[in-house]
Amino acid sequence: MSHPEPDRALYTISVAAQLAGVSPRTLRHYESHGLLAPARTRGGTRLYSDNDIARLRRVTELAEQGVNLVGIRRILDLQDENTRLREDGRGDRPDGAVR
DNA sequence: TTTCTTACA
DNA sequence: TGTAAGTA
Repeated sequence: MSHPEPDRALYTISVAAQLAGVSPRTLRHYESHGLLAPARTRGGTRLYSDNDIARLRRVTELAEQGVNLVGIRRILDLQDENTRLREDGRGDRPDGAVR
């Protein structure tokens, strides 16, 4: 009962592109630079999850702010690592100590 | 028709 | 980033 969530929606590249306001070409470009890693069908078609869409939104937002792809990748990796650490369950450090 | 990769401008 | 070729 950890997650009552129904099936997570998946989108094709054209739908994901519309949701993010960019072209499929741009999505493939982002992926080639390690900014995105959508799942694939057996035939190779990309399947974007809600998480991918959320990540994609962070990408477009940073891009609008003038951050280049290398910078965006680093920021996203750091954000995700930070989120991962928080969700690690050991986030209760009484005195705020780290490690 | 859509998507995929590769590639050119 | 847009477009094209040749596939699947």
